[in-house]
Amino acid sequence: MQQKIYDSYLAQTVAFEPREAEQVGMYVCGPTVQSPPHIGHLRSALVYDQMCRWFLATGHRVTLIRNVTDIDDKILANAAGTTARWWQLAARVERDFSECYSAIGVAAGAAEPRATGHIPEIDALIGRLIERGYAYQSDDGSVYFDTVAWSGYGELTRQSLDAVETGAETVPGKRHATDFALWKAHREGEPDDAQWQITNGAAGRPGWHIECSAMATRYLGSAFDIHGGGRDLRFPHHENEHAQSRAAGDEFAKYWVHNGLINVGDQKMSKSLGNSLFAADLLAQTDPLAVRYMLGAAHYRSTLTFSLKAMEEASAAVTRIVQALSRAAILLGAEMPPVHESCEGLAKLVPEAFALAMCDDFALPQALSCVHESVRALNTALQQEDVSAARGHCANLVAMLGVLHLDPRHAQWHNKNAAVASAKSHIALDTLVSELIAKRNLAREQKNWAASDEIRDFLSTAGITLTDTGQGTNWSL
RNA sequence: GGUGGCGUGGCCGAGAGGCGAGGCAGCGGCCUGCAAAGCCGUAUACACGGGUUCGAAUCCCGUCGCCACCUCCA
Repeated sequence: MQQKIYDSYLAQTVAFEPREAEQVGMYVCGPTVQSPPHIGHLRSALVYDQMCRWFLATGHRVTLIRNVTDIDDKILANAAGTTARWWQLAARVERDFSECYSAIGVAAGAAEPRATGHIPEIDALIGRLIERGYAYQSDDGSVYFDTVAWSGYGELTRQSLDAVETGAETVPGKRHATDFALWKAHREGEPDDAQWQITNGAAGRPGWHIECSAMATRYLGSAFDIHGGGRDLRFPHHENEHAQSRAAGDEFAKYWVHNGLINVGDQKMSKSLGNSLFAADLLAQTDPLAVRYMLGAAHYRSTLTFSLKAMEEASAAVTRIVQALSRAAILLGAEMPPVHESCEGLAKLVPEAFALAMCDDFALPQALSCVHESVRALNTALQQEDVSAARGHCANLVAMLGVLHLDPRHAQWHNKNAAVASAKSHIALDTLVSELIAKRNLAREQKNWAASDEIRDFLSTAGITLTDTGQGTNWSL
């Protein structure tokens, strides 16, 4: 089955052929750690997590690099006037990001390199660009990329230099308005510890863009497979990254991938609009598994509109999966397929329609429809107490959930600190509720509906739902 | 203005020339003492106007509307 992927550079869906068979090198633009993560950052990380998981499932080895830009105008600005140093702010925000990523089960990268840790690589890259005539030093010791000298400028986003020039800002020292800073000389008022010395320029700090070129090639080589990031990064960030790396003589990314953004209402969610929904706030009040489902349910390239209704629908879908699995566990007992801890090889266990969907540019909505169909088939088998059919559907379902990392039984979705305490209270609660269920069933046998309904209503008030099945009565919170 | 994208049933959301993905909500039924859960059934859907075709939501032309990027953003 041929994997297909939409390449933003060619603006079309193409066959995905990794440079080395069965190996995928993937660089994803991570955050500039200037303020806490919002749900857009979560979605972005999740999208590439899903891709990596499918690559693993189909027998690839994946090297994912997600960078951290930890030096930048905004970081300095946000730290100024607070008690925190700029690097303290960056470190704190970086931890916030990591916590939120792992809360929704986004796997860590093979490396998560920081810009400040790669000044030598940045220095070397700037040196190569100057040497080749595509970069120049200005009077103050800043270094700019020469967008006129490099004829390929604009090719990633299919824009002419003239068009770009319209919005470009003129800065003293730049030869052309479209040129951009590779290196920013230290200026008065900036923290003394926000500067490094480089070979071909004044003491200063890296401009935005250069760190990604330097780090991508540092970890993945001068040519690698996939470069990902949010659609808003296409220009100028990725255009500039692509230009400087190509100009330096690197082949750089073979495929460019861009994920869609999140709207709140009908408006784009963004820092400047101030309508950001922060990840920590959502995660504090919502099941992280449902958050993962919700953010992953739309196709990765489409705009995802966040709403409470969408969140509720995701929760309903997750609940349906949880219930089907727990009923299956009762019927199948020891034959219940275990949680897949790893994605490796799962493509072989998954229904063909699911695999086709994933191979078709990671068509998650269609893949999820396979999940739902599987849940329904499983429920039917359970109702008919058809063990053999249930086993088959359950195996399919669990394999798909393994790929998507949505198996509710996975330890990821259970708070380990609370688990011990909750195990004890669960036993206590089960003892009490079971006693009431027994009383209710006695009343039901005597057709004393008033008494039995009273018990059910009482439990309902306490947030406990009873479900009568052929095998007896279950309870859930 | 340049570049890219979108407009699908009550809502969300796939599909991209020929049996109406899937979800949520609704309606009818099965099951149930009743409910819940589950199952089954259930939709004159593809912005508008032309055209191509045996056949168009899907291709072509035009119109209208919406959005993103071009300034910091995932």
